[in-house]
Amino acid sequence: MAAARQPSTTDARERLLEAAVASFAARGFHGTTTRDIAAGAGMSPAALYVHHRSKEELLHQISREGHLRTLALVEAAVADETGPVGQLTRLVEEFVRHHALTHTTARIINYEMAALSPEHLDEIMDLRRRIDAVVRDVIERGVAAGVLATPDPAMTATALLSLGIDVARWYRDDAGWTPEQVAAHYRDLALRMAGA
Amino acid sequence: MAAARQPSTTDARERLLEAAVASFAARGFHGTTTRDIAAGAGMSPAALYVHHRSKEELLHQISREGHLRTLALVEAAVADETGPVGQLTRLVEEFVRHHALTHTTARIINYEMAALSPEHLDEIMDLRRRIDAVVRDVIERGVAAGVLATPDPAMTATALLSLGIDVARWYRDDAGWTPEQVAAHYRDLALRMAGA
DNA sequence: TCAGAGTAAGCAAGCGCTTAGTCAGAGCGC
DNA sequence: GCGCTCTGACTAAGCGCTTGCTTACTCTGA
Repeated sequence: MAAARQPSTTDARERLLEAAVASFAARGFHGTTTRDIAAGAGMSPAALYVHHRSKEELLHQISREGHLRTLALVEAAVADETGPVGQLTRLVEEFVRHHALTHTTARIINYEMAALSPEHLDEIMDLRRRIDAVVRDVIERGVAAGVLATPDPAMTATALLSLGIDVARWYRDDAGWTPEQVAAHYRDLALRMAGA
Repeated sequence: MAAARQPSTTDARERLLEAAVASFAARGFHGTTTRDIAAGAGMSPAALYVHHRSKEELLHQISREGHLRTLALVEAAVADETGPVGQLTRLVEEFVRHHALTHTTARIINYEMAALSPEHLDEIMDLRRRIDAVVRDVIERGVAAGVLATPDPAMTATALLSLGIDVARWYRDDAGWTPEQVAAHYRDLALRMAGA
């Protein structure tokens, strides 16, 4: 209702993006053809270029939006809680649930980075460094305050992020575990790892 | 000296495999051309087909040998130690060191599985299930014996394997941590996670 | 003499992307 | 309301190139 300029146009653009997500996740960026994406959106091969500049630009957009959402998620977890233990608890729980829920997109974001152009990769790497920094900061503050205990906060932060990211690799919707179950278990594992 | 049938032949075959590992790890299976591999081995494009049936067969061989080595590694860790805590300690330490040391190969093994033919994928999935089973068994025996404590041994086993596998994604030779440092830290994290 | 490692040349198919166009609908004078 | 114009979503066809792999051959050493 509000300000939907051209409903059909926006829709086609979005459908192409969704088809790209499905194909990239299933076959990888290089294993996906522009014809796959167009067919997935129910359009001719040329339609892709009406709405997007190139196949790589589709990947960049998926990657950029995904990383921005993850950065917002970890920043919100830190902002909404007080104290490193509460922040770590909330952060890991939401990070893991998010990676289980959006495992299709998360797989592209984390495993197709090498297919980005050098400029786009730079931008994405910067977002990743900011996500890393938030997590490392929580651990370091917790250790400094004596409420967390680990001999190497930087490596523990790497391990915590790693654990969450890898959920995107192995999680299946029909695997028997819900995103909430994995998130709750991983939250407990994280607190043990960080010496809470 | 011993029984090296045709030294130069074996050498060319091996060089092609090594070039395939380097290319697959850097650009992915679909991002790698047979010309990349042949050039990496210092040979003409057609030489690849003197020693290997297809590009996919190269991937299968790399994947198969890698998985067999990992299975042997986890089985040896269990065989060489007595008691679940000792076995878990040894298993995680060697699993993680192995993934850091051979991160190039490990990256292919864990992230290019979708490019395998259905038959080859079946074979690899069977090896992976056997590796999973060894780890899950250690945790379950530990919990049953009261020397480990975790509410969901299967999910904890998944998390432990996941943590080790993901080392292949983020580890760099020039990252400032040696494989031994990562292995030692991850071993301590694993013992905390499993409630030792 | 001949087996087998290696190559130059190239084939059919598939690739990312472009071109030149069709067509439905919004806007506008009358 | 009616015809006309114009815009922009969409496509049929296809271009130039690259792909995995093959063929027909040479060369080397036992």
